[in-house]
Amino acid sequence: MPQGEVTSGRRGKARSSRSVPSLQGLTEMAARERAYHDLRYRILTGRLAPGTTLLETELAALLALSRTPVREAVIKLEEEGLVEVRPRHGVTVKALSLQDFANILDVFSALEIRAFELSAERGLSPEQARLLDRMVEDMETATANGDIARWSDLDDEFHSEVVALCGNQRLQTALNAFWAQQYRARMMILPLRPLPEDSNAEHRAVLEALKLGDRALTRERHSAHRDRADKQQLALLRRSLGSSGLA
Amino acid sequence: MPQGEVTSGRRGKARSSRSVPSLQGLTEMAARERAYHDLRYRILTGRLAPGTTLLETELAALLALSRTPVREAVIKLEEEGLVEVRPRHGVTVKALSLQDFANILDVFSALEIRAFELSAERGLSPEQARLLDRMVEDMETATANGDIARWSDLDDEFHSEVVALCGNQRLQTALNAFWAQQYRARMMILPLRPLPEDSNAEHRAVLEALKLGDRALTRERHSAHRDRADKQQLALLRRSLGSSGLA
DNA sequence: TCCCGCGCCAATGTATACATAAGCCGACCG
DNA sequence: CGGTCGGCTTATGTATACATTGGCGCGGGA
Repeated sequence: MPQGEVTSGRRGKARSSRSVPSLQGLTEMAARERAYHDLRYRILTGRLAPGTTLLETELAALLALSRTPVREAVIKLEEEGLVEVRPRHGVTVKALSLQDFANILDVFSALEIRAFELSAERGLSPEQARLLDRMVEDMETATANGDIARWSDLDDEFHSEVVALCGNQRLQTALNAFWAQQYRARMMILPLRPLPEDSNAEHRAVLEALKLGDRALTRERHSAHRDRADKQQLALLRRSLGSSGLA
Repeated sequence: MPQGEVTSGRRGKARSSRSVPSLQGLTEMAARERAYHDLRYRILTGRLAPGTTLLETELAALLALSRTPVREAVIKLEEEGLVEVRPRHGVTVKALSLQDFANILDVFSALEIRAFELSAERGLSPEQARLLDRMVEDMETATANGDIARWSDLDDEFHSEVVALCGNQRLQTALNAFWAQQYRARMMILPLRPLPEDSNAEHRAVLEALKLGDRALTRERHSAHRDRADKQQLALLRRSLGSSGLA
């Protein structure tokens, strides 16, 4: 659970709340934070492959820290479900089975749908509506250009932006934790994805419902979107690996 | 996030997964676990009132431990949203505003509804159906006897039992975390609750849908149940305290 | 050759020591 | 008299030291 960037500004903008990329200020960070972000980054990007097992000592050496902050970081990662700690055997990067991934998507979708509902209920300001409109357009452009990676980023941003409007900080926090877990698998199947024509249409429909402030309609449409998208992702994953753990 | 009791048996029975009461084996437990459970217990039961602030040193003294395991426990409690750590000011038991409570219920309900859906999809075995039937009957008996406390316990068990059938461990874990948070407020308003005639009828309806294995129907009915129950709880809370933090 | 049991080693869990830096109070200056 | 600057105190964050316990391998016996 990554807490808010620096100090106050909880509710505020916090544009790109989902944080994998780049680890900008990796240095000059508190040791525990550094360990947490660094390890999380390595896991999400696959630099620490699932199944990898390291001793606390090794992790500490790897990060040039003592065991104390590393342990604390590991506790957080364990709560997030990214690693498993087996008392005499070190910490292992969890491998996600297809079943695990399905479970994660289930939780993630349930939460995200609720977040969308709440956002609909609160209503969009004109600027928010415009911003989201632009995002949908950008996604369509990316699709037209066949730029799936860019589309995927925008998709993330779109969902994340709507979630940010829901006004429930706890919901956002929970979503972030589960988002991290699905991210790994998402990246795996990226190149396999077909052009997301369906998603684009669904996004438009959902955004329409959001603009109307119609909670029930938003739920219905976003629910449909997630169901289809989740099923598609699972199918791709199943294809891309037998059904074993994934790298 | 309390991990599974001892070792394996993840999927298994795990009857009363929700654990506040009694702290049976408080002694002879690992220090970190002890600290975690002990503090959690004190917070949930109100022995550590919201707003209470203690230094790490004081907590350590309180539990007769060194700071290390206490810190680790505190990290977990912070992730769970039960305490707040302000670097030079100690750890504070979070006070729940009405808004916080509403947020918690929102997340909790979203997750629980999904869990019920999944359970419906998987279907109930005859024994499971019978067990749940008996629980509903017991609740009705408790209502008839005006024993609200017992009813509340059974209600918890009923929900928890259905959730346990959903087959998604991550979902269960997330639910447990949020369950802890709503528990505090639940206990506060217990004496104010009217006899839960509505809930009993709704339970029957939901159970009926579960037995049919009808996912959509289950979602609809349980969703209705949660909406009404949540609104009622919020109303009671609002009545019972202005709108400030709660003890 | 296979199985059982003992003993060593090392990884973790806990305690403690130490450095850092933030808050607070007092004093001094305007 | 009020405000601000500076130093002290102390809570935290990190490192390290220490004890425990469980795993694993080796040896002996069947």
